[in-house]
Amino acid sequence: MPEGHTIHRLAADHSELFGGRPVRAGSPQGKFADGAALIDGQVLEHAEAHGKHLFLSFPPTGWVHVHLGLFGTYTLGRAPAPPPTDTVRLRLSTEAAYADLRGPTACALITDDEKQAVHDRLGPDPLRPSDDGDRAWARISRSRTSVAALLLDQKVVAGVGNVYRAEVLFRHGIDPYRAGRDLTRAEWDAIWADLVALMREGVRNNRIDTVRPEHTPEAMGRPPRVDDHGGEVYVYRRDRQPCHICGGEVRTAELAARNLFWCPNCQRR
DNA sequence: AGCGGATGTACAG
DNA sequence: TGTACCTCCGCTT
Repeated sequence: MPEGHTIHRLAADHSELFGGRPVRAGSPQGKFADGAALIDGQVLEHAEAHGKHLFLSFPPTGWVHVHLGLFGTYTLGRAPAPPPTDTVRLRLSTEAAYADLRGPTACALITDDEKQAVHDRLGPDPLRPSDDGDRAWARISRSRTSVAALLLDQKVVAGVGNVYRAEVLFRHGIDPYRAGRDLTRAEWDAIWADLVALMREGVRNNRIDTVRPEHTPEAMGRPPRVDDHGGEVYVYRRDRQPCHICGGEVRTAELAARNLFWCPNCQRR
């Protein structure tokens, strides 16, 4: 389940496994049968990500646009591919590799113009090398909305999800309910730079790790942590557990229908 | 077997 | 603000 780092990793993996090669395409589940038939046998020229959106180019047909949403998953692997199950929306395969897409919010063939329209409604992405945080700051610095809500707004920053939001605010000691316009420029610049570093590491490791070396269980003399989403984090889904730094209780609350996690003692207004 | 959630978004009103 | 949608997994019975 995906934040932006997952999608950038998928783009890189698609390039490696399928780039420049003709691929077979099919939709066992059926909802993308027409699109799959159109790209079947064509060469995947290029794969790229912007925020949580994945784009696969099959010129001259167009782009396959994928958004995993909350439940979507990809399974990529080397041949032999397992028998496709009836929930696979799209399988791409070659003699050597396969990619199965299940449960996406979006999987559609789109034109160049439609792709551009997606880019146009997304904010800067910490994982796109030419993007920077200035456009985001222009909105944040004028907004009465909480910084927690702004970080999840893909028009403000593209690719941040519920885990990176909680963790980056913790790492910078910022109360999630603070208004965007009450952040300082220096605070935002530090947050942006941290997102770039954390999310690049997320692409590399294909998981989210945010705990600094000096706060790991070993360094703090705590028992090793068992973590059900695969990474080391400070506050995400750790409600009612002790904060790794101050020992106070991590809190949770609902904000815009998403669960927010923070340490009221370490994160200040 | 059946439920409630989950790293997300879009649309209705 | 609420609801619908897509799938899987872990918990409860």
